[in-house]
Amino acid sequence: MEGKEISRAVIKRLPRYYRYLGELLEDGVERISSNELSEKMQVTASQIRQDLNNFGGFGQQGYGYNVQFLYTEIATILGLDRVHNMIIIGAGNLGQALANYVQFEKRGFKVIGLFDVNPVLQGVSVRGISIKMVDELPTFLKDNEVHIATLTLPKNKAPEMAEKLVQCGVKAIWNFAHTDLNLSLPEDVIVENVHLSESLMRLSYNLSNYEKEHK
Amino acid sequence: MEGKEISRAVIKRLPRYYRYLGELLEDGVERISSNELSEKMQVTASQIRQDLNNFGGFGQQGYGYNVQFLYTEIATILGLDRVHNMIIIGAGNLGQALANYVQFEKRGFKVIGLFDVNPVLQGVSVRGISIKMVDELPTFLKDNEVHIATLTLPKNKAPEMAEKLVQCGVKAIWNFAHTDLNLSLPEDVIVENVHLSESLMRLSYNLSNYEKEHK
DNA sequence: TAGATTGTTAATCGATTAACAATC
DNA sequence: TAGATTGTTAATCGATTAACAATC
Repeated sequence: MEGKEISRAVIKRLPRYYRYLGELLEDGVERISSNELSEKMQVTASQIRQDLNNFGGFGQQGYGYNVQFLYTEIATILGLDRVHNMIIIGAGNLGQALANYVQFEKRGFKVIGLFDVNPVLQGVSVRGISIKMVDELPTFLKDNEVHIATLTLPKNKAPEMAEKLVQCGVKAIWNFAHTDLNLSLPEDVIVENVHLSESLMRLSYNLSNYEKEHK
Repeated sequence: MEGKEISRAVIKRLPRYYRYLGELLEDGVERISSNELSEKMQVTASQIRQDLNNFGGFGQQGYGYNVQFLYTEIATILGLDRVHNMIIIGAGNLGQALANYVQFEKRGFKVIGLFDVNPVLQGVSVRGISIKMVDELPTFLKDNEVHIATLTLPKNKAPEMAEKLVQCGVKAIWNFAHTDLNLSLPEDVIVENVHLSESLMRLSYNLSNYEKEHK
């Protein structure tokens, strides 16, 4: 049941297309050519056409792309056409920040649970969800359909927690801990690692490099 | 004063090497071959050697790499051998989460200011730093050397703020707003965009795709 | 010295860009 | 129909991997 296997580079760009199309939609733009879009996004028109054609012929010769149509199509490709139930494990600053982020819910990512080990946090409510203790997790996972587990906990606790979650049937993990969970979990578990400190180090590299090059 | 221009792909991998070397160091490992490291990190040994050789010959034939030495060298390359003064603009959940993140300070990223427009937050203290109002920014930037400005504010306010910061001499921006600031700013301003929602969408894509392939 | 492993060159692979025929 | 712009094939470019001589 395999498709042609879309390259990672293409998938990485998809959400960006989606964002720009959303903005165009807000601005009431009805259609756009790969050329116009390429100027806005600072990528080549060729790349846009190639990327989109991995998924189908969404455009029309002599016309371009219908913004609304393309927007909806990409949403479907990205799986944004349905609700993803999400839990967050680690209700510290970052966990709460993510739980509070309204925009996610607009895209179909619905936070249905918040967990921590710190008893002080027990029962504390964030956006109407009261923080539960981690030992309630197995029961919770049995009673609720959870599509995505977000890990915002210390690096040393993340691998063990991830394993536990996978044992309870969780199939996708959004990982903010500074460790590569994908290497320790079964291959069929989807892991998206967000390593903020690595992002900051890249910034630091570019900054140092810039300064070096300018005496 | 240009070097050979290191490719973006290499720079992207550098912080990950750094992280693994740090772990090896903690485990008391003294030396490692590209082959051993490649197994740990799940990349090819060839790539490791190629990557490192962009910056110099850090290894020794017949021996491998000295972990401590390589760790320190990469730190220098990444610019982690000095202190970066950082301010955070937008003291909401995410801004506070970043301000509270101790690990950053260990790597030399020192939060020296926290700003917001919301008067309710004025004077509230986060890790010993009291939140200031955004209109105090110009003065603050005159009185303090700020290397990095972190933007954790709504997308619609980010471009204007970024421009203002650049006018006040800020050279590097760590941007969490859902917009590509690099496209609207002078080329020599360093921008590192962190688009969390795009990361989540990639996860969603992989999840949907996985489910599709398994009937 | 023999063995191990790097640094580096050459070969391969994949991704991006260019070009253009197809077609709205 | 003529003009515009896609979809797609072919050419180019860059990044990854393989191979091996240099050397510790």
